[in-house]
Amino acid sequence: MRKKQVTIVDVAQEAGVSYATVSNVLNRRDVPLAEETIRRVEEAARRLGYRRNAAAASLSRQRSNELGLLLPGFGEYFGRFAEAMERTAYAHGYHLSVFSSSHHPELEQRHLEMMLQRRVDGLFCHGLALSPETTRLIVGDGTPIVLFNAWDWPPDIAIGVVNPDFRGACRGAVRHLYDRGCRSFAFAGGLYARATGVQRRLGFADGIASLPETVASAVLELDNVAHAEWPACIMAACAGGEPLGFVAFDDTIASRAMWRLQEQGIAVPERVKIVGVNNDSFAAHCHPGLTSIAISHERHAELAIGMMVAHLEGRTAAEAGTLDAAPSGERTMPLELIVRGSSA
Amino acid sequence: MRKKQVTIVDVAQEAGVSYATVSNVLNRRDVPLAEETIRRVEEAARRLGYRRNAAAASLSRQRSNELGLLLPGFGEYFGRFAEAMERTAYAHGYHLSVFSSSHHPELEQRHLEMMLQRRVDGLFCHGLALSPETTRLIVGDGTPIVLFNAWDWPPDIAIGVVNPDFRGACRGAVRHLYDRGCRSFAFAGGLYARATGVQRRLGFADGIASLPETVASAVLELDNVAHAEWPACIMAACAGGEPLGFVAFDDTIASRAMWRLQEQGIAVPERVKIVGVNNDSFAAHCHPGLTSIAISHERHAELAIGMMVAHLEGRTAAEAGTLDAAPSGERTMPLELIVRGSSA
DNA sequence: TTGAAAGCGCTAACAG
DNA sequence: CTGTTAGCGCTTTCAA
Repeated sequence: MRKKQVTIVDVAQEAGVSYATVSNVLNRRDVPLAEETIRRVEEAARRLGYRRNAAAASLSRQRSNELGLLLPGFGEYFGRFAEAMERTAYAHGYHLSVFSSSHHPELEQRHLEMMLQRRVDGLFCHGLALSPETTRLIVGDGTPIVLFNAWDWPPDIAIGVVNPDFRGACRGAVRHLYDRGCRSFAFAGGLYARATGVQRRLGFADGIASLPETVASAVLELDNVAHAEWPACIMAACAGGEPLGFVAFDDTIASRAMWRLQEQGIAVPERVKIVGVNNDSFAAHCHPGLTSIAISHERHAELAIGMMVAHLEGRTAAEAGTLDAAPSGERTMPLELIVRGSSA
Repeated sequence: MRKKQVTIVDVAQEAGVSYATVSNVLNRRDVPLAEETIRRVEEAARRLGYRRNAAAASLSRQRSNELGLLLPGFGEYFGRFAEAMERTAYAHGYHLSVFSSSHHPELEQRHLEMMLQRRVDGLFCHGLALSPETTRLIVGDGTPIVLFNAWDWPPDIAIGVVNPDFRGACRGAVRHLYDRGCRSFAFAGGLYARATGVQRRLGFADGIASLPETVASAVLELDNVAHAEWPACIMAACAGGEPLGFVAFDDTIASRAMWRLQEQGIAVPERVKIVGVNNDSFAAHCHPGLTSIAISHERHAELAIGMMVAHLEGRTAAEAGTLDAAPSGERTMPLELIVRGSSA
C-alpha cells in the first residue's frame, strides 16, 4: 500500500501542539492564533510534506468544495465550454471535475452516480443527459443541479438552466442572408442533437416568417444522404435567380456542404450563401471563411457557475437566517453572428 | 444544509440488522451472507434511496478507486484522448476524473494539488505539465504517475511513459512525399508545444537524412509570421521544378497553409504536397483532403491505463506476496499516415 | 452467518 | 489563544 501518509497528528507532534491547533492553522479560520504557533505549524507541515486528505475533510465538514460537470463529449464546442467552466469555478473558489459520456448512456449514468456518491456540492449537466433512467438517479437527491443546453427538462430537477439562444441567432441568420440578397432558404439539420437542433429549426422558421416578403424555404435532413448528393439536395431548395441562403446545424455540416458545392462548381457566396453554427476554429481558415454563430463560453460559464454559487452561498446564508434562498430560473444567452466570406 | 443523507445505519435499522452487515452486503465481499439477509438489506437500501458516501469509503479503505487525468487543454487531440481514457478506465473498473489546465500554469498546479489531496489511486499527466514547480508538487508523493506525450521528464517521477511515435511518423511522411515526387522539403513548427514539436522536427530531419539522394530542406518558424506571408516563406524552400514537400506541425497549420497557398494560386498538390499531423476531423472535409498522421487514441489509452492498472494490481498482489511489482517503462505507439488529396 | 468495536484523517464546538 | 472531544460514514478485523 501507499507510503503511509503524513497526517495532522504527525504535524502536531512535530510542532509540539495539539492536532486541533494544526487544523486551525491550516484552515486559517476566524480563530485567533499566535504568530509563533502559526509559524511553527507551517514549518512542521512543510518539513514533513504534509498534504491534507480531501476525503477526510469532506467527510467531516459535510461538503466537498467540488463541483461536477457532465458533458456529452469533448468536441470543440463542449471542450471550450469545459475549459471556461474550470476557470470560472476556480475563480469562485471551487474545483471542477469534468466527465464526458462519450455519447455512451451507460458511461453517463455511471459518471452521474459517482458524482452523487462523491457528494459534489453541485452538478452541471447537459440537456441530452436527461433520459428517464438518468433522471431517476438524480431526482430526490439533494444535490443542486444546473442544466445547460436543455430545452425540455423535467420540472423540479434543477435549480436553474442556462441556454444559448440558438433560436434567436438562427432567426437573425435568416435575416442576415435576406439582407445580403437571398430570396430562398434552406436549413440542414442533424438529428443527433435533438433539442439543440429543434431550437435552430424553430429559429430558422421564425426568421422566414418575419421576413418582409414571402419566400421559398426548405428544411433538409442530410443525415442519411451521401455527401456527394448534398449539392443536389441543397440546390433543389433554390428558387429564382437570387442566391440561396443556407443555414446549417453546425460548422461541420456547413463546411462540408460548402466544399461539396464548390466541387460541383456552385459558387459560394455568389450562388449560395452559408451560415454555420459554433464558430469552430476552422471556420476562420477555410475558403471562403465561414460565417458562423459564435457563443461566448466565458459568459455561459459565468452564468452557470454564478447560478450555482448563488444557490450554494444563498443556502448557507439562509441557514444563518441572513438571506432567503437565491432565486434562479432559466436564462438565455445571446449569441453573435460572425460574418465572413461565405455570406459576403 | 443538504437534506440529511441516508447512511448505512439507517439502512441497517430499516432492515433490522447491524450496520456492519449492511456494509458487507453492499460490497459483496467474500463474506458468507444469508440469502434472506441480502434480500432484506437490498430492499431497505432501495426503499430509503441509500447512496454510498464515497468520501467515507475512501477514507476508510485507504483508496479511492479513482484515477485522475491532467490535460493541457480540451482541444481536438486531447479531447479525443480523454474520451478514450474515460472509456478504458471504466472498462478496468476505475473512475476517471479529467482536468484541463487551459494552458494556465496556475490552474494546472491547483488541479494537481487537488488530485493529490483527493488521494487518487493514480495520475495521468501530460509532459508539458512538468515544470519545476509542478514537479516539486509531485515528487515524494506516493501517488503512481503515468506520463504521456512526455519526452523529457525528470527521472523517478513516473512509473511509466507512453508516447506516440511522432518522430517515426514524420520520418515516414518525408519518405511518402519523396515517393510522390517531391525533391525539396519544408517543415513548419509551432513553438507552443515544445517537446512534441521537437519530436516532429527530429523525424523530419531523420526522413531527409534517410532519403536515397541529397535534397534541399528547411525548417520554418511561422509563429510570428503573418498568415499572408506564409506562402512566400514556404515557397522559398522550394528548389527546382519538382513539387515541394511540406510537413506541418499539425493539421491546423497545414490547412491554414494550404488555404493561403491556394489563395495565391499555388496549386496543392501539384506544386506543393502537404502532410499534417493529428488527423483532425476537418482534414477529411477540406479541399483537397488533407493527408495527415493519425493516432489511435484507443490504443494510447489502453496502454496508459494498462500500465497503471498493472502497477496498482501488481502492487497489491506484491503485498500479498503473490507477485513482484509489475515492470513498466517507456512505450512508443506507432502512428498511421492517412493519405488524402493534399499529397496525391 | 452476524455483530461489536476500532479506526481512517479531519472539523468544529466547547472548555479551559 | 490552545486543547479536548465528539463525531462525519464506512470498512474491517475479531468474537460471538
